[in-house]
Amino acid sequence: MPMKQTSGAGGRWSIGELAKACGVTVRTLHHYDEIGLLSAGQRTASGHRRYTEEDVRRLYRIRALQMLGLPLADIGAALATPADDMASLRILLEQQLLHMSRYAEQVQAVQDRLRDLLSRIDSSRIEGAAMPAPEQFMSTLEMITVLENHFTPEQRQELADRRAELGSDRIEAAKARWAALVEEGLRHVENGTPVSDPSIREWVRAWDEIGSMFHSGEQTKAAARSMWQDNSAALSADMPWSSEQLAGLLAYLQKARAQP
Amino acid sequence: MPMKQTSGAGGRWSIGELAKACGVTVRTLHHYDEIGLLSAGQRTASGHRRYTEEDVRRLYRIRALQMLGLPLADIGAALATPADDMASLRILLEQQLLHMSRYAEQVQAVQDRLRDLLSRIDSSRIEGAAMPAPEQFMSTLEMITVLENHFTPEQRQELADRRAELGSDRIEAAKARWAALVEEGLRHVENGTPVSDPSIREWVRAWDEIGSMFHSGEQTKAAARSMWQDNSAALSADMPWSSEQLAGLLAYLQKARAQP
DNA sequence: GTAGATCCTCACGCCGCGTGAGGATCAAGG
DNA sequence: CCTTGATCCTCACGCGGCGTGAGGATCTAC
Repeated sequence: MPMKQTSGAGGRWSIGELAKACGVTVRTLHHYDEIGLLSAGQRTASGHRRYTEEDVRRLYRIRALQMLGLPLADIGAALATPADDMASLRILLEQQLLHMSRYAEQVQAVQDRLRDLLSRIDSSRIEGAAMPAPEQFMSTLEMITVLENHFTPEQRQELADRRAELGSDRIEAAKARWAALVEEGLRHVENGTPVSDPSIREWVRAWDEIGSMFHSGEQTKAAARSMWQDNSAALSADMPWSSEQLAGLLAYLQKARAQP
Repeated sequence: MPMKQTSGAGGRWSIGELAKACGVTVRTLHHYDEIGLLSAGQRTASGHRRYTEEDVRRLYRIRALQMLGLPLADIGAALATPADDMASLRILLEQQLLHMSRYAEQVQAVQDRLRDLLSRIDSSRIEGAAMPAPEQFMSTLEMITVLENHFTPEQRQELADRRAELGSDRIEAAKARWAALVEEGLRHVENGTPVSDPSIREWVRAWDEIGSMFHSGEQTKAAARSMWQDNSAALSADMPWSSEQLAGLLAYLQKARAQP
């Protein structure tokens, strides 16, 4: 059985040796070669890659920067700088830190939502529920999308940490207004009020007004937004409306909004 | 100029209407159709898609589950269940929460590293430095990869929060042992000691022994691991060795490890 | 000389769409 | 009825960072 290692004198490395030593795959090194990020300093007569010590050092730097979350293109650019240009590298890392911070907040928000949903599933199971639980849950799912689309179009992750500051009275007031609006909408749906009807125009205006609360002002804006953001699921959980009804309302709402 | 909205009776939707109303692009709906996640319930004679209310509800559910971080394949599977199967959906969401938690910890670890590096760059700039700063920084980069490869091959994200518990005396002890080993290695490099030399075998054994500290035991394992994890950069910052020397050491180390 | 390991170069696949290309179809105004 | 502009259709390539073969050449050790 043949052994794997020789590479006698000169300190040069085959691609497999380098890969095993550095903890990457051969395919990865091929890829780096393809995109021009790291090519072997030399080749044998038959075309096999021979990596020099300089290549090894470059590979180590590449992997380190990759562990910091930088995309390969940026790594190439960073290692192409005169190497004594600390300032540009510092800027790059700062931008990366910013990116990761933003991303971490988004992940945090999704985690919160998931936890919220799970706790709701459990509690509804315990209660036994006057309404079939799956229906209620599906309604909740649908309402999540609606609320996301209509109330928080921009960056809502900025205010994900403000949730505890909200008074429950304001939440109750919003609940009431929301509930009244939805019930009125459902009545229109049941009665088959045509979309062109003036009362619908008024209803849509009221609906948008609630939304507009979150587009004006400065601090109230943030507070109101996070209120809706954080309690949207809680609000929908209290709704006594069936998924069928909601589907009708959704369709209705879309049509009404699309009208001039 | 023609208007955009008609869709007269029946409550059916063209693809553009649905897209605008739900906040997705037409291409996205095409994609959902391609992968069989959401196809329009009907088509016109000429082949244009007509979405029914049932389709709309399905789309809302899809988007909601997507906001929770689920991949489209899982969403398709989840919505294919009898829809009154809350248990399986609960399991799915729990798994998702687990995934996101693990991922969030990884992101957190990368952020810590980035902050650490940035502070080091700033401090070295202020000090003026006896060694050229870029060289030192590049050494640090290279050492990050080495430490990652040799000391924490498995899941180190589990213990990212234990950092403050470590006594500084143990850190100092580790620093001393580490420094001694590296210096000895550098001496071998300078003297050109052949890799096959018995002393090198002994040196590699000692090197691996430090690594093995982190693969045995139970609590010591976690503590020692996080110690190396969190202080690896700090250790390398104190090293008075040049990048050139390190490159040689790295190459040397790789060869010695690859030897039988 | 031969076996088995390692090397080479294509080239497609993943995921969730973006971004055209090139052509058919729709609704409304003249 | 015809035009006009918006909207619709179906391909099909692109992204990032490789994984995973296919099919063949080359290495090393016995």
